[in-house]
Amino acid sequence: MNQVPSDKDFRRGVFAISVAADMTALQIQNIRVYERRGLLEPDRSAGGTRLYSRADIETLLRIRDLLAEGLNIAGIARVIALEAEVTRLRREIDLNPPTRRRGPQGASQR
DNA sequence: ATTCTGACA
DNA sequence: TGTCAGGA
Repeated sequence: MNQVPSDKDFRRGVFAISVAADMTALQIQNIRVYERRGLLEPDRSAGGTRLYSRADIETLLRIRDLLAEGLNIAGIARVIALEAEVTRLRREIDLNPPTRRRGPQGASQR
């Protein structure tokens, strides 16, 4: 009936850590490490086992690729934060298109 | 068999 | 940053 995934669906934790490791080619232990470093906050079941959402998987893939590019954990945290910010700003612009203004000729725009 | 936390190199 | 020990 409804095959369009809602945003909530996207963020609902469903995958066990072993599945997440499979999907991302990351070690289970390291996935836990990235959480400890603040890059991730997966859901938990009643018993306390981690449940990873589709969004979490995306984040893990981002982490994997950025690590391969030589970034450290702190750098990756910055990238993730900035990407989230870009997404937020783009949505804001999309919802509320700003009026373009032109400053005085040759003047600094800051 | 799987996942958890905490310690440590 | 990543690995290992030990327990539920």
